[in-house]
Amino acid sequence: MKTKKYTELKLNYKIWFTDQNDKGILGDGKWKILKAIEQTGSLTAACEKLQITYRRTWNDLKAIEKQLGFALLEKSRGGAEGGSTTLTPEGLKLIRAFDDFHEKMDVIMQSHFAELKQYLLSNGE
Amino acid sequence: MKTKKYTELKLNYKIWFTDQNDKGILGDGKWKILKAIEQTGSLTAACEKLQITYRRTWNDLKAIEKQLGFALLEKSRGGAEGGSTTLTPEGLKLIRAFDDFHEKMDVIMQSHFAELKQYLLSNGE
DNA sequence: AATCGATATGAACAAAACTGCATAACGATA
DNA sequence: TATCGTTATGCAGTTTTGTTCATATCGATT
Repeated sequence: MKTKKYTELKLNYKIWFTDQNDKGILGDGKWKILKAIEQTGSLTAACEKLQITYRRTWNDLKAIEKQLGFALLEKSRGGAEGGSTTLTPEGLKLIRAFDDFHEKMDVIMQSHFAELKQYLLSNGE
Repeated sequence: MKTKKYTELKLNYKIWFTDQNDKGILGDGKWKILKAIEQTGSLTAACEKLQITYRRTWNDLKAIEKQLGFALLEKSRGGAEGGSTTLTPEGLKLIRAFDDFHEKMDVIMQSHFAELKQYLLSNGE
């Protein structure tokens, strides 16, 4: 019956920044991309790592910087390596902030979720 | 410059339940629909209130109950009023739980967000 | 049994999101 | 200056998501 179903429930959450008009600026998806770029030093490599298309990623990144109004990425083309993409100090700072936020949220979310589950599984009001 | 942009940032978040395979069950959108149904006592009225199509809403609701395996809604057809939709006790309980969760999250989120903004606006590491 | 307004459902259509592919541009290095 | 792998970008096609509309079904009330 129902109690069985509730025990199988998983909680998910997503956070993102918008401007005052609710236009999306930076969210979990782009955050992951930025992290992958930091780790790999390359847009192409980051896409492979995340299993998403280069095309989409490129569009997303272009959108972020347009919204924010300043660069998060330092791109270079040419050379034996073909080119590279790295984070600017601002970009680094931003993903650090997101990292911290997520860490805190993960803990809090899960503890509250445990409470919520208890409540749902209980019989009383 | 950048600091200006950051001060305009708004934090948004969304929570939702999935099964163990990450298949969506209930999220903010459906939660809002359920609340509107509770308030209006009618699916049609709830859709008008939320400015969403009846068709879509109907599909969404069908999906929830299929996933959960038990009814959240008590529907009736016919009569002078044409029919009505109300929440079952389980449905009521579920949206109460969501309400509580959101209330707690709102507070916590915003306070952490204030910290994050401070950090982003600061000059140091 | 005739009426009425809401639920129920299919199907065609439209819009948005995403993918896949082709191809250009770049420039450090050999 | 020829090469190489990466960034950059357009475009056609597909998939997903949501809308619109038509139409059936229901049944308490009159």
